[in-house]
Amino acid sequence: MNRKKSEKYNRIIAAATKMFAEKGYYKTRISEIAREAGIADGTIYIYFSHKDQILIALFEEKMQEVLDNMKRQIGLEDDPLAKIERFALTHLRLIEDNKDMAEIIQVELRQSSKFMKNYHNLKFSQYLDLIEDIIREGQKKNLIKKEVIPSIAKRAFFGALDEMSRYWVLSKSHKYDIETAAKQINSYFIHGIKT
Amino acid sequence: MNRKKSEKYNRIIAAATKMFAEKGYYKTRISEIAREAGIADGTIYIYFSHKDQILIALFEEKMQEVLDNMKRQIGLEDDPLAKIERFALTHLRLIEDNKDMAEIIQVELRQSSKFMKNYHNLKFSQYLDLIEDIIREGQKKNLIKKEVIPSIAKRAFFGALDEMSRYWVLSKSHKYDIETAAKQINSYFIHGIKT
Amino acid sequence: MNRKKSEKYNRIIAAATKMFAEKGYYKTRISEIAREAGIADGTIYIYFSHKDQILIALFEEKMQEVLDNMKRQIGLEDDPLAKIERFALTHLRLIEDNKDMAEIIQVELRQSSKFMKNYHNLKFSQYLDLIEDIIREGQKKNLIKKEVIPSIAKRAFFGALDEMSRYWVLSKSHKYDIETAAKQINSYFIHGIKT
Amino acid sequence: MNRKKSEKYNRIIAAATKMFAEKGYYKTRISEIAREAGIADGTIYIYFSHKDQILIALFEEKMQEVLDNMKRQIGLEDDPLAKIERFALTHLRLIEDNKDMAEIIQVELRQSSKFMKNYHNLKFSQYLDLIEDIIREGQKKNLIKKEVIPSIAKRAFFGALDEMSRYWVLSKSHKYDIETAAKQINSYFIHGIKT
DNA sequence: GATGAATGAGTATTCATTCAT
DNA sequence: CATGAATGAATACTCATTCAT
Repeated sequence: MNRKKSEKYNRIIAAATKMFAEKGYYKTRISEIAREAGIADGTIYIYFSHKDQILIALFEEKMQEVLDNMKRQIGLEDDPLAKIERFALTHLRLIEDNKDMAEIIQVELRQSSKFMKNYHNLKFSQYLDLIEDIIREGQKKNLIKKEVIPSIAKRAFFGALDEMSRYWVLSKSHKYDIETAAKQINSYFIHGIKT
Repeated sequence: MNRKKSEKYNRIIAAATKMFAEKGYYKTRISEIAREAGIADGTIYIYFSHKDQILIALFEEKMQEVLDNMKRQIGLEDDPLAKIERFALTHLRLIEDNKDMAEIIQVELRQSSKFMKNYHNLKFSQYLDLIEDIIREGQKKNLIKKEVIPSIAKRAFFGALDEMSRYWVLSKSHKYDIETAAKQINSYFIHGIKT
Repeated sequence: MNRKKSEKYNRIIAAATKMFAEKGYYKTRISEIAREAGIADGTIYIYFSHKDQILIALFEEKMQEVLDNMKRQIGLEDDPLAKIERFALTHLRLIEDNKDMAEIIQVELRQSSKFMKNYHNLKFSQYLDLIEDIIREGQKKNLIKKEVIPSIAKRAFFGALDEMSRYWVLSKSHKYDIETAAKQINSYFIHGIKT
Repeated sequence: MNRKKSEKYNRIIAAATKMFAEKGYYKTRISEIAREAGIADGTIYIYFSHKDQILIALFEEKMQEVLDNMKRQIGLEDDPLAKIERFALTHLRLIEDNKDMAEIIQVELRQSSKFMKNYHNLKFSQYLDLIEDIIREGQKKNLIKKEVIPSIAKRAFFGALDEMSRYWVLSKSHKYDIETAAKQINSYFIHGIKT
């Protein structure tokens, strides 16, 4: 549907992902992204008007991928509780497979509101809303307690996964694997909300 | 209990807390902190060798308070499950009462590792470990399932609260109050882990 | 013989020579050098990593010229005593023709060791050694007394010329000309050391 | 004749002599001089209005001593040529005994004109003039050639000694001693100018 | 489109000097 | 007299952005 983005554009996004993850947005120099992408500094400004536009584009691109992937995965299940389980596993696997991106979302997304006035992260909201929708569906089917407030539950569940991700991204070695972590979190949460 | 830090030192920390929360660490100018504290730029350097030392001191000071307060609150309960409930409520109330500090912890703490080499946030680990200890205690008393892995559970629980906090800090209006949020999260989590 | 340095590089060296001579290294601002060179402040940092690198480059460039020129001049004479005479005249003429450079060498070279750790002025040593070599040659040919210690004589002779130069550089008007001064110094020194 | 300077004043001069010799005027901090003198920063401003006044006072004090000492030494001889010999030996011995002061005179005196507008170093001129006077006296007594121009000769002779001093101050080890150096320089110069 | 040299606004930090105690 | 905490002007250096080639 989107026409294919130019190759240089993608090279810049890839280089920025690597550098931002490594050094953070502020400590990364435009010239470092250019070097990493194998192009001249000035070339970046043909594709992006300002440094912060690279970060925004990067968010949008990655989040779209993540969102599409998650929708596909959830679509494979019928049972809302199974969907929730799959959400957790898919999310954590994604983190494991995309550490750079995960680190940027963990770190830079959180401060982005400080320097990017009026940037609202729509994609991220949509991602969270996938959980909310599943919970509502579960409540309709009487699989999830009526007392559960979906907008709170989505944040609680996502927060649990997200904190787990932070640990994954920041620590070098881990005592347990992704599957175990996903299973544990699912177990707490599903027992906690199901009827 | 702590010997009183110099009045200027405290004024700088207070001014930095306000400014960092408002504009973020990088966007905040030393001169803005000085103006907010009602002192000259140079005076800051009598108390802090570098800009980043203000942020570090701020973390340490605030986390110590938070940690002390939480220990006091938990100490009021005997039952591990009641301790967990109190943890959640205390944490969220703290966030509500200290939005500036909460925002800094949410935002700046996460990126701090990027620009502060070898700064390890010991206090934060200790805070998380309070949860782990409660869970182990609960398991000993047969109140919490043996299958629960404490180091995963602490992150899941804290993550849930933390994501809730983020929402609290960033949004202007909320559909429900802190007590409701705390009750919901406790309900999910405690049902999820208790025997 | 040297490949041509970039034009901007040369403009910076020329501007720095003028400014350092006029105000001294410490009192000269980077922005003044830039203005004098007709470029932006930042441009200087494309060519030099630090302010002191300009001074070092300036020394090296000038001393190389001076050294090459002196070797050429000395080469024109066969007799060691004639070489010494030509050294004096060439040195003083050089000072007269390059007051700015002379002033920098007089003033800044002397303090350079204070702020430029491990900068050793090799070219300057080589320049002094030209005198030492001539004296040794003169001793071999029995034109100069064996008792003369070349390493002392070179300093005595150079020092005499150098003090003369200082007077030339610092005073506005002079009672006698360069040729007279050179002749006088040669006369004292050559009578003093010849057999 | 001078009323005795206050003890603190002398302590400051002594501390400044040490620090300026070690690090140079510009690199020396007022606070370093104060620490070295064992007093508070502010106290320096009771005795000196500005940093550069310390350097000027230091010059004046030291040069007065040097001048008085040299006059006394020269007064011990009757023969102009013997006076010259004694000048050289006295000067070099002084350097050897007062390395800090020697270094300051070598280095800082030379750049002082850059930052001290209208500071004219009268004492230094008087010191040089001692040589000129001896030469004139020698010419009157027919001991020194009439062709010798005293104002050139004084600079040549002083320059030779001064360059020797620089070597003494800057080098750690020396191949020959002060007496040898003085004897050599005297030998060149006296043979060079005597009738 | 692509380049990379040049720009110059922007800022953390220093340190001589002051002055209330 | 002596202090030393406070001041704030001053400046080297950085780096996002531009634009002539």
